[in-house]
Amino acid sequence: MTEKMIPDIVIGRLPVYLRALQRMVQEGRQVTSSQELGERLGISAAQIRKDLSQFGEFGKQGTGYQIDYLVDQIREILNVNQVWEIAVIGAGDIGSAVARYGGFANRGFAVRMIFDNNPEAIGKLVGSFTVQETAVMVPAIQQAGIQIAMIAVPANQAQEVADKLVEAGVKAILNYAPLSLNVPEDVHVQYIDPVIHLQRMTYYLE
Amino acid sequence: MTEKMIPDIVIGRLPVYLRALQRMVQEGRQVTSSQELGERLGISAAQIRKDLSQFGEFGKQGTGYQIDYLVDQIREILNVNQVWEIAVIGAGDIGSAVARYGGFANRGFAVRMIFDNNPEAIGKLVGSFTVQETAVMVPAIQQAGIQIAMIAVPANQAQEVADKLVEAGVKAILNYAPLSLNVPEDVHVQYIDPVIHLQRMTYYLE
DNA sequence: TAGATTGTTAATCGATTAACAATC
DNA sequence: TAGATTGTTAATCGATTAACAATC
Repeated sequence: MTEKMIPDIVIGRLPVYLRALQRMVQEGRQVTSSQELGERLGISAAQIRKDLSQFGEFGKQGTGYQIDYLVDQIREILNVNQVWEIAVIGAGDIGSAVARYGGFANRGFAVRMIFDNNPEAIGKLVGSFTVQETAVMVPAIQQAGIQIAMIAVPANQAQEVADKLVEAGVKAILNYAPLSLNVPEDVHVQYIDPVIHLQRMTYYLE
Repeated sequence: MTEKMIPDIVIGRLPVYLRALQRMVQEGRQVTSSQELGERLGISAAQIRKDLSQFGEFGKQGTGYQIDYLVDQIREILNVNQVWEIAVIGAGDIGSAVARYGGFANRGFAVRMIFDNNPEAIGKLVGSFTVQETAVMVPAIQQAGIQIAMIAVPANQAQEVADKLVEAGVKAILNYAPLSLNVPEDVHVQYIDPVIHLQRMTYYLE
C-alpha cells in the first residue's frame, strides 16, 4: 500500500455523486457546482469539494465542474469504466428480479450467470439466462474469471454459498440474505436487507 | 425534543444487532457477550456496549446479555414490537419480489397493498395482493393510515410518486429507484440501489 | 473466591465544517 | 473588472477506542 489511504466513507459517497451527475447529463446539463450537487443530495458543498480533492482537481474556480468530465473521472476512480460480470446465486423472487434488472447497463455491471440448488428451478429461463445447478458454480465462476457475486438464497444457506464463492475466487459479494457473512479480509461484502432500512426509520415513527 | 438525542449512526446499528441476536435465538443460544456479538458482526465490543448504554442497562457484569431480553428491548426501542403496514408502489420485477418477500414476517412489517400505473399490471395478482391503479393510491393509503411505503418504479417517475406519498401522509419511504428524492424534513427516506453498493466495492478491485 | 464482563469515563482518532486565498 | 466558485487549511465537532472500577 503505497498510495495515500482514502477513507472508505469517502469511497462510499462517490457512487452517489456519480449517480446524480449522470442524471444531470440525462437532463442535458453541462456544468454544475459543489453547491448545486450538495443541495440535490443533502450533503454540504464543502464535503463534496473535500471528497473530490482526495483524487485530484476536477473543477474550475468561478465556474464549477464540467459534468461530462467529472463523470468520466469518478468512473475511472471507481473502476466502473469497464463492465464487471456478475454471478447471481439463488433464482427465487429476489435473485430473478436482480438477474432481470435493467439498471446495471451503463453503470458498469452485467449479470452473466445464475445458479440455484432447487431441481425445479434448474434449467428454467430467468431473463436470458438458464438457471444452472449449484454443483457447477465454483468451476463456472472460476472459468469465467468472475470476481463479483450476489447472494440471494435463504439465510441458512448463505454462509455456505459465500464459502464456495470465496473458493471460486470471488472478491466482492453483494448479500441479500438477512445475516452477516464471514469471509477472508481480502473479500469485500456489502449488504442489502430492506428490513434493516425499515427498522432504522421506525425508530423515528410514532 | 426533550429526550437526549441519540446519534442516527447508533440507531442504524441497532437493527444489525437485532438481526444477529434473533439469529442466535434460532440457534438456541440463551446468553451472549458484547465480545461475541462484536466478533460476529465485525464491530468492536466497546462500541456495542456504548451503543446499548444509550438506552439503558441490559446486561450483567460477568455473564453478559440474556438474548431474549435484549431482543425484546431493542425491538421496543426500534418500535418493531408491532406490525407496520407497507404500501408498495410499482409492480415490476422489484416491486413484485418485495411484495412476495417472506422476510418481513416477525421482523415488524407486512406489505398490505401494491400499486402500478401500467394498465397491463392493474388487476393482476402479486402474491396475495391485487395490483391497484395509481389513481386510487393516495386515498387508499390515507384511509388505511399507512405510514411506510416502498418505491419500486422507474427513476423518472419516482419523485412524482414520492410527492404523492407525502401527500397521503406517508412518513417513511424505502426507495429502490436509483436517484435521490426530495421530501419534507419530517419524512424519512432510505435508499436501496445495488449499483451503489457494487461501485463501492469495485474501487478496491483490480 | 477468582474470573468474566458490564457500563462509563477520558483519551484518541477521524470526519465535517467554516473560511478564505487563489483564480477563472 | 466584479462575481462566483474552487481547493485547501485550520478549527470544530463527533465517533470510536482503551481502560478500569464495579459487580455478577
